[in-house]
Amino acid sequence: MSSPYPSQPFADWDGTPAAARALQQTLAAQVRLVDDFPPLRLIAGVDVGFEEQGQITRAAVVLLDAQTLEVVAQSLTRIPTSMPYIPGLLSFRELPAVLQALQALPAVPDLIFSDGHGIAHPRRLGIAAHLGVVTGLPTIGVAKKILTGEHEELGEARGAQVPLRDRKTGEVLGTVLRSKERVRPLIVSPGNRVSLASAPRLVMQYVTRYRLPEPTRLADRLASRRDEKAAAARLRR
DNA sequence: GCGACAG
DNA sequence: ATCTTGTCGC
Repeated sequence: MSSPYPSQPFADWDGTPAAARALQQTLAAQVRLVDDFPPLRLIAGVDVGFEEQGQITRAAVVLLDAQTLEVVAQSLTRIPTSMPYIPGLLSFRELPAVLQALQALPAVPDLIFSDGHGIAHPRRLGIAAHLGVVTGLPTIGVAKKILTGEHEELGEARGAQVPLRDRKTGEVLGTVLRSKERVRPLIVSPGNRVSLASAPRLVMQYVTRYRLPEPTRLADRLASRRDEKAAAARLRR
């Protein structure tokens, strides 16, 4: 199969926030909330970090065996940051680097877990949904905080979940999921080609002993240089 | 107008 | 996101 990755994630974008929001509405209409992925063989986790006071965007992708969770490959990309962080426009800041990192992988994943939201977004196009639409691949958003939406109290048990809904319409945007006991819940929402019901189930399928599912947890470590920083701090002491 | 606001 | 040590609790 040919590469599903476009060279750049925003066709005809003039760079303005207003145009970005308009483009999001167009792309959001292309999101498909139905389970449409093959038996999972390879899954990927993507996340982005920054260096040099934010001037360098660093994207990390980890490819895992869906059965053993063994790391099959990793990819890291560093490019100049092109835009500031604006709530609601995260994908425009981070996707360029993410796409480059994905292209560098030796194989195309069957499902991608992305840090950030899928459709649980003001215009239903969080970074996971945006990534899913431009690549055509199945994606799920795994965020640590709510961007939009509200929910009822959540149970304390591992696996407890409650729907995240639009405050005005009641539309279900995702799931507030307690991936582990005594931890703040994760906000899980479909990106593309995954149903609202399956998203949290798939996340729990890859949660081991940490709050975050393995794909996202490992990508997060790479993107934020967890190991390097820990080593540096240790040496200084 | 005011408050909220993924990473 | 990032800047940063130790510390309380499972």
